Amino acid sequence: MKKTIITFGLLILSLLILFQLSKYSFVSGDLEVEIVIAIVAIVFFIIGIYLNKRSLHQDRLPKGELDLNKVKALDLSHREYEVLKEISIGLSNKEIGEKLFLSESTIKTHVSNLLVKLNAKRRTQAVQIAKELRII
Amino acid sequence: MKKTIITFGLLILSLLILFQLSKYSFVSGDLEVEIVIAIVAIVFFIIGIYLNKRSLHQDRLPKGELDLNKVKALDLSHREYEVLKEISIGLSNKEIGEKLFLSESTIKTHVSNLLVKLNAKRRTQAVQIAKELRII
DNA sequence: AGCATTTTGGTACTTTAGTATGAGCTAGTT
DNA sequence: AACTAGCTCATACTAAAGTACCAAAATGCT
Repeated sequence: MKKTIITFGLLILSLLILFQLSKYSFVSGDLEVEIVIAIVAIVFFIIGIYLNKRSLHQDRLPKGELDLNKVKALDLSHREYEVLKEISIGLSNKEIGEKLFLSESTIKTHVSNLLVKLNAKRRTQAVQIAKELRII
Repeated sequence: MKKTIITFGLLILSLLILFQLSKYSFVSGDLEVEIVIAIVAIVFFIIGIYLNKRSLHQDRLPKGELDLNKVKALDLSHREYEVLKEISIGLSNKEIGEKLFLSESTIKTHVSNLLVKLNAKRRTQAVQIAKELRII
């Protein structure tokens, strides 16, 4: 939001300066100069779009990316993390067991350890916390 | 995107008219053509960046928006929707009851109805479905 | 006012979730 | 080889979650 405002402010300021300075070409009436300016404008416009698309693309990646370093930081084991992801899609312990070819007991063990490590009381809370941490 | 362009076009047009009208009130100086070109380049560069940021931003917006019309479509009552939101932050029925000054029984009733309407078997699944529907 | 819906809450019950504890197995580390 | 950590599974238990059914207020609408 602040960035948008700043960008907008700078844009208006630039336009102010532009029109202030562009009187030169208006007054001179030099067609060739104006054509050159137009071409430069178009070229840099395209460059602006291109560069911005690249930089924004890089900015956006971390948003969708999972912060797997935090998984390690939380000391979550591979299986625990796996179970966590299944919980987040709404499966029961039994269903998770069937999906991962494990007994329900095993899942319960993983879930229990999971909750401690994530400092959650319930699986629903674990999902919430995990999403805040960008783990899932 | 189209709105942005139109808005922007109008803004530039306004500024054009403004500066055309106030042309004579400005001090005239003789500047090098190169400087004018450079400024034009910078300005359009910024315009390019700004427009592109805007269009990319709009692609991302629907991500955060809640589709409250779907709440009605699902026939979720106000209380049920409220309870759903509390579930999504990981609260137990008891905690939700305390938060909303209701008995646990009432919460259970709401949850039960909720699950039917969302076609979910568990509260975790309800959260998942609700998020897919952009309800919460 | 009358009707439908929502909200609230209860009882009784079944199912799922979660805890505690122990124990065997495997793979990597020292 | 001994050690550590992770994975697996079981039993026994407690705690939540969820279902079914019922019913009295409160609310909203015509």
